[in-house]
Amino acid sequence: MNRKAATEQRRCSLLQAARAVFARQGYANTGVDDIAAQAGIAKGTIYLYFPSKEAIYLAAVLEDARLLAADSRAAMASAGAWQEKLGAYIRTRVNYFERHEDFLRIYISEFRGMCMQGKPMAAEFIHLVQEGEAQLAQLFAAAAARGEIRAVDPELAALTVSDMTRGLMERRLRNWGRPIGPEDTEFVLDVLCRALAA
Amino acid sequence: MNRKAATEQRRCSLLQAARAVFARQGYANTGVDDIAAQAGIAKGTIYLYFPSKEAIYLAAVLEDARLLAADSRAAMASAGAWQEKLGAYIRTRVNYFERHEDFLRIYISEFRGMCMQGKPMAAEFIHLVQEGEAQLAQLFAAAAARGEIRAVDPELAALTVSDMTRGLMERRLRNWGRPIGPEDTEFVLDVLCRALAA
DNA sequence: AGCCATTATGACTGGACAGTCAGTTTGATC
DNA sequence: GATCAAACTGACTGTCCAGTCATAATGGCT
Repeated sequence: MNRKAATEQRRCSLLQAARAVFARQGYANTGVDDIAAQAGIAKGTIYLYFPSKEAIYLAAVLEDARLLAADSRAAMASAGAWQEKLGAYIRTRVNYFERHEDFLRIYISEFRGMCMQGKPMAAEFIHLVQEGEAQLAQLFAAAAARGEIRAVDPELAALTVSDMTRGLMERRLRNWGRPIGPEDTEFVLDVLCRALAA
Repeated sequence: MNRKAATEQRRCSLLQAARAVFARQGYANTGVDDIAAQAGIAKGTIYLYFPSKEAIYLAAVLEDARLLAADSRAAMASAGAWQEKLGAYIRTRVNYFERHEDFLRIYISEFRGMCMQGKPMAAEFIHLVQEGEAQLAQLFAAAAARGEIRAVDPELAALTVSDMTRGLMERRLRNWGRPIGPEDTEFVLDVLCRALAA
């Protein structure tokens, strides 16, 4: 009885389609009909899987946000020195977004902003972001305690890393001016290592 | 004959009202009626001053974006050493946004994202952003040429500064966790100075 | 006071779109 | 191949809202 599995599969490809359309057109300019068309099904069918347009959006973003958080966490855990852990964090994120451009578009250009509007929308999403920042803060606190980096406020350092990483992502979307490449990532890492060195 | 001036004044307060509403509710959730109510006039009147909702939005953002760019430019011009110029850039921007919270909300949580969607919308806006980044790049190029900072790609450094500054703004909006204060700004400056030092 | 131009009003229209539901198809099971 | 539930369909409904326009108020001028 792979009924459950088949249903789950359909749900997934529906989310994939939704991501593609939301990334291309944005939330407000996307009709549920558009998602249906992209997924090759009728509008009514969508409502068998999700109760509302907003729920689709949230599910589409959250699925990737969870995977991204898991990836980062794993990469950091399997790295050694603080520089390597930091590098793992940033490179993993850059890499994840390279492999999931639709998610990148939604995440950077709309979703974060929507979370900042009053909307409760995404308690889990906020939690995932904070979790990532907390891991970084812990990394810095530990390294500082061991004297491997100078004494900085670990939270401030974590927020700064988070900002710089997000900046890397944004550059990838606005392709105003120069194309971006691995040297962008390495520059950020270099800046951080120099600024934090004991 | 202060006819022109009076009209301009009305246009301005209309934009002010629009900013307040857009900041509170976002573009999509704001009706032209809402703007009219906030401004204390009827909907039809709005169309005497602007041809469309989108035009209001654009004008509201652009007005502030121009002032911000002018402020930054002036502050950098009147500072001396590269550290001071950099500090002037960042502090001026933080300060401007502190004094124009509605603009901050719109800018950070929606407008940038909308520019990244395909929309032509805001050629001038993009130009203003690039201009700010170009000034930073020029600052770093000059300082590097004088041997005051180490040799870095000036554009990469400028983009990084831009990202970190924007990060400072974002933190002000998402008041998840700690409140933010001047120490956030000073930390960013400290990181940059250490990372760029010759 | 009477006149006209400028400015303002808000009921109205047309289109878009989220969500519904009565009916159709599918495919598993006997 | 008959039966039935689960999956699917798309025309339809009600709501919302940007933009219009016929009408009204304002205020400067003679």
